[in-house]
Amino acid sequence: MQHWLFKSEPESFGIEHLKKAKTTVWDGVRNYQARNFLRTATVGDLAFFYHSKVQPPGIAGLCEVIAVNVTDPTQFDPTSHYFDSKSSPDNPRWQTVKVRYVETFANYISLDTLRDTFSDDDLMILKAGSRLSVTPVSNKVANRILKMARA
DNA sequence: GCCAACGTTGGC
DNA sequence: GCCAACGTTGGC
Repeated sequence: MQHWLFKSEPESFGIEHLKKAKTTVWDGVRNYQARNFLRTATVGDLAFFYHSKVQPPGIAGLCEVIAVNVTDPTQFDPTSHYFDSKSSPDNPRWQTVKVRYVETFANYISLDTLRDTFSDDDLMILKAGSRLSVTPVSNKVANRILKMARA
């Protein structure tokens, strides 16, 4: 089992949306490095749900991977913002995972708090200019985050 | 809304 | 395979 950090803009899809929907296909990832991380995810992995483009940005909750190697359906939908004309059903470019809602944290963990607690070696998103929407989180760091979130 | 840091595209 | 131009991300 391994931990991840998934970014999303709550204006389009936040932890509250996931809570209501219960499960979702994590669609719209169109970055190869992020996709390659998603390809290595396994069922039972836990992902921190990070809210970006809000004030303050930070980790809002937790979800669990319940299916892997899911073909992102939006790549074939011409009406979707995530449509990819160069991808074909024979040879899909974009795989992702399906997740289920686990919890909304009692303590929202802001980016400032993450910076105070961890180094940029601990957490990839703390690296200057990091834009990856899917990043791995070590078990050690994940356990500390969980403690802070539930304290 | 700005803009730095990235990633991608496509002409050559 | 280089790299300029362009697009996007996301904190501020």
